[in-house]
Amino acid sequence: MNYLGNKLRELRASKGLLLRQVAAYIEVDTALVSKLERGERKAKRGHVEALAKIFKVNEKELITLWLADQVFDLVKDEEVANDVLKVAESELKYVKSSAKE
Amino acid sequence: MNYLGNKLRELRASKGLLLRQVAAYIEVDTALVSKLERGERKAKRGHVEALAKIFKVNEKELITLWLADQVFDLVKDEEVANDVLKVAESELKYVKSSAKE
DNA sequence: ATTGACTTGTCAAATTTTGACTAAAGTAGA
DNA sequence: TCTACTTTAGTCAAAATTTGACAAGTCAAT
Repeated sequence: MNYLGNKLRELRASKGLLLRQVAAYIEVDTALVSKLERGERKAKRGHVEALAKIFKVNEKELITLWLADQVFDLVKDEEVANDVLKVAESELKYVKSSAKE
Repeated sequence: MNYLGNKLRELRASKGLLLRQVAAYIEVDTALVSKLERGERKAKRGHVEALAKIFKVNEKELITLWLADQVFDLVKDEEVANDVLKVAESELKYVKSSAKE
């Protein structure tokens, strides 16, 4: 339920960096980075992008996790959660079949 | 991209109701109902519930569309949109396999 | 006890959402 | 056309949510 945060913490560990170093790099408070990693706060897109840079990973990969966590939050307590994803998928297919708009 | 709104308009038409009548029932301004139907404003859960009642349809059905539209909005402009849904699905599976939390 | 890494709590500021209100635009009948 | 009525568009203040710094706290190692 916090795929992005887990990933960020993994990455940071693998580089042997401290919260404070990551925080300095993305120009936020150390406490905020801690919260992002633990999913207590939602990152902004800009944060995710900066983090992808510092960790030298594909930005899309992190953005995907970032969005997935948000989608998850939206439906996690719903019994219709799976149906929701199905319908959303069909909406996506619909627009991508380039029915304009 | 506005499955709920379209559905609401269909339902209203099928019952031969005016915006003003629906609005009175759910106790909001007529203009708001118009906007909900056209997806210009996001309904609140309570609105969706009330609308399910007035139209005598399964509440879950409308809630599903309501949530799906929100998920769609979140990912519609993302190239990773489909991946996002996949990951979200896996997050869902993970929690439902009752790994606690 | 001190130091350093991380976490937690708080809060004001900033941003976003909300929905009524008003006015405009569209529609149909006389 | 005139008129009555439905629907849509624009505006805006109030309400709700988000944001992130700051300060204080915990914890581990020394």
